[in-house]
Amino acid sequence: MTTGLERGAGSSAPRSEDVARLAGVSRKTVSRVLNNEPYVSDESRRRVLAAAEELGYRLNHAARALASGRTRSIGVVALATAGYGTASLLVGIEQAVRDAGYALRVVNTPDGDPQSIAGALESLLEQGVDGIVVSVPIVEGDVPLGVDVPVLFVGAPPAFTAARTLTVGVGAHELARAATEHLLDLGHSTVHHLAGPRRWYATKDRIEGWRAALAARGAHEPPVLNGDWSAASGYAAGLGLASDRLVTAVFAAGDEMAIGLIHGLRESGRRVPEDVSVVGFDGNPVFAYVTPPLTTVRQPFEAASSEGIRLLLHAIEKPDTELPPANDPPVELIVRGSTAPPPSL
Amino acid sequence: MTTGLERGAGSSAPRSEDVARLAGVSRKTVSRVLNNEPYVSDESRRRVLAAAEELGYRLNHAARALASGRTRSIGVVALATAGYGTASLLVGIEQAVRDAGYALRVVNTPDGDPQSIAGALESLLEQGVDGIVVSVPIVEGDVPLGVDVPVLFVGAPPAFTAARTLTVGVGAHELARAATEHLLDLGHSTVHHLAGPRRWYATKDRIEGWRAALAARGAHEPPVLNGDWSAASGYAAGLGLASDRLVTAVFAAGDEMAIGLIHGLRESGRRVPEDVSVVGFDGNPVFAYVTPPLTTVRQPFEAASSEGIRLLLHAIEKPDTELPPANDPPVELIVRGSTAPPPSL
DNA sequence: ATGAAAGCGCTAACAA
DNA sequence: TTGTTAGCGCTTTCAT
Repeated sequence: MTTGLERGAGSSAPRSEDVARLAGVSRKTVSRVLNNEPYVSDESRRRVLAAAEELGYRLNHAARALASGRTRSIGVVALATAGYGTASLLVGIEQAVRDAGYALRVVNTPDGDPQSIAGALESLLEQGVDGIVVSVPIVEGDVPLGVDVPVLFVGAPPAFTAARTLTVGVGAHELARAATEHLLDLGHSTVHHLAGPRRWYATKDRIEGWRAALAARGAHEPPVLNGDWSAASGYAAGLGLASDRLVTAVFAAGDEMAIGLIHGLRESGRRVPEDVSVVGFDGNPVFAYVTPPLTTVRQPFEAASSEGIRLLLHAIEKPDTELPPANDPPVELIVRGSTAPPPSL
Repeated sequence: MTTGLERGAGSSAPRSEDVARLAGVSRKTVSRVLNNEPYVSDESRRRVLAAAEELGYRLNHAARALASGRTRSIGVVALATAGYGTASLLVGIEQAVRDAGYALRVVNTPDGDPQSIAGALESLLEQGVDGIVVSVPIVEGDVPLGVDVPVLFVGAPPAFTAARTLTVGVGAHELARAATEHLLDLGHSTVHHLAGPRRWYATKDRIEGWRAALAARGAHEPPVLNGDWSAASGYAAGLGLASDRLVTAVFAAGDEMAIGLIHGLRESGRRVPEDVSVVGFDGNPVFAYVTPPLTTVRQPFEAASSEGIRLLLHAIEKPDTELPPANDPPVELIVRGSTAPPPSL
C-alpha cells in the first residue's frame, strides 16, 4: 500500500516485510517476535506469528548473520574415520547443539595433524561460526591461527591458543584406571596395555590411567604396545603377545583393537578368558554378542557432549560471566565374558 | 587515505574494501579474484591475493550468501544412530562436498518418520542450503513441504516432492541378491532372511534382492523375520530360529544383526557355519576378527556418496543441463568364515 | 510498546 | 579489463 511496489506474481519467498505488512506492524516488531525479545504485546506477537504461518515465512539466516554478526551456528572438527566413538560423539554434539537452537557445520580431517586442523578451522571460521568444537584427539604440534571464537576441546587439552578455550573430558584416565583395576582385582599380577598411536593425546591419557592403577597396587609395568585403533592392529598385537606366557591380562585402548587382539590370541592357541583376559574401551553394544562377549568401559559420549556444548554456549552467550562448573561424567565398567581370574588361581 | 576514515586501533576484521584499497583496485575486482571470475589481469589478481594475505582477510560467507542468493553449502539429513553404515556415508558425503568447495550442514533425525524428516528439512532450508542430501533410509509417508532446492536421496527412492529430486543407489538389491546367491551356491536349499524394520525402504530393497535370488533358483521362500538393525534384535531372532532344523542359511540385512543372530544360534546349540551359515550386510572390517569371521557384502559408501554429490552439484550449478549418467557402484561379496555348505552335504 | 532510518559485507547489473 | 551504483533481508541504534 504505502510503497509503490506490489508483490510480484506469486513468485519469490516472503520476507519479514511481507509478514509485517500482513500483521499490520513494523519490520522491527516482526524481528522482535522472531527473536523472542521483550516489549511486544501479546496481541502483536500473535498476529505476527499468524502472518508468518500464513505466508510460509522462513527467516533468512544469512541476512540475520550479516546484520547481527552472529550466525547461531557452531562448527565441529571431526575425524574422518567412521568409528563408533567418533560417530557417537558427533551425534551427541549435534543433538546438544540443535537443542540449544544452533545449527551445526561439520568439517572432517583425515588425521589430527596440526596442518589439517588448521585448514579445518580456517574453513569453519570463514563460514562464520560462533564457536568451535574440536573433537579430534589432536596430536602434538601447534596450530598458528587467529581464532577469535571460543573453542571447546573434548577429550584433549587445548592444542592451540584461541580467544577462549574450554575443555571437557571423557574421563579417559578414570576409565583406563577402572579397566586396569578390574583385571587386578581378578587376581592378575599385572596388566599389559595395547595403546593407540603414539602421538595421540587419547593414547597418553589412557596410558596414564593404566599406569596409575598399576602403581597403586605396586604391580610391575610391562612395556606398552601401540596399535592404530583398528582390529587389524589388535590382531597383530595378539599374535605377538601369545607366545609370552606371562601375559594373562591385557587392557586394549579401543574395543576394535580388543576384538582383533582376542582373535590373534585365540588363533595362537591362547584361550580367552581362561588363559588371557581382555578389556576393551568404548562400549559399543555390538560386542556384547561376540564370543566371548567383551568386557569394556563405556565412554560417556552423550554426557561429554552435552556438558561440553553447555560450556561452549555459555562462553558464546555470556562471555564475561564465570563458567558453570564442569560435571564429571560417570565411570562405567561393563563386565562381560572376556575377563576372568588368571589360569593359576 | 582517500576516505576520511582510518582503520580503528587494530580492531575489527578486514573487509573486501580494505583489501581493495591496499591492492589499489575496486571492491568488485577483489570480488572477481576471490570468485575466480574471468576478466581480471594477472597483475590485479596477484596484488589482490597479496593484499588479502597480508591483511589476513577472511571472506564473509553470510554477506556473500545474502548478496548472491547462494550459500555454497549443502545440508544433510542423517540418522542419529552411530552405526557403521550411517557414519561411513556421512564421512563420504563430507569429503565429496568439501572437495567441491562447499560447506556441510548436518541435521540428525532420531528416526525416518516423515514428521522428523520435515523438521530437519525445515531447519536446513532456513539455514539456507543450495542442496540437500537425505541419507536416511526413509520410511513411508509424505513430507509436505515447499522444498525449492535439489534433493538427493541416497539408497532410497524420492520420499517426497521437491523442485528437483535425484537418486543414487547403494546397490542394495544387487548386494542382497549376491549374498543370497552365495548361500544357494554353497548348496543350501533355501535362505532365510532377517530383515530390518518393516517400514524402512532399506528393508524392502534387501528383501526384494533376496526374493529375486530365491525365485531365480526356484527355491522356497520362507517368511521374513524383522529386526531393528541392532545386535540385540539379531540375537532374539537367532534364539527363535535355532529350534527350526530346516534353517541352514540366513541372510541378515545388517552386520550387527548378523553378529547377534550368530550368538543366539550358538547359544542354542547350533554351530555356525557347520549347522547354519550366516551372511551379513554392510562390510564393517572389524567383523573379520570375530569368531567365526563374518561373511558379508560391502556397501559402497564412498562410491555412492561421491557419485551422489556429483549429481547434486550438477543439479545445483547447471540446473538446465542434462544430468550426467549415474555410475552403478560395484557389488562386493566378502566371503569369510560364517558360511559353509549345509550339514547334510 | 513500537517504528524509522541506517547499515552489516558482499555481489549483480550496468556503464565505462 | 575495470569501476559504479544498488540492493540482498535482516538487526541495530535511536526516536517516539
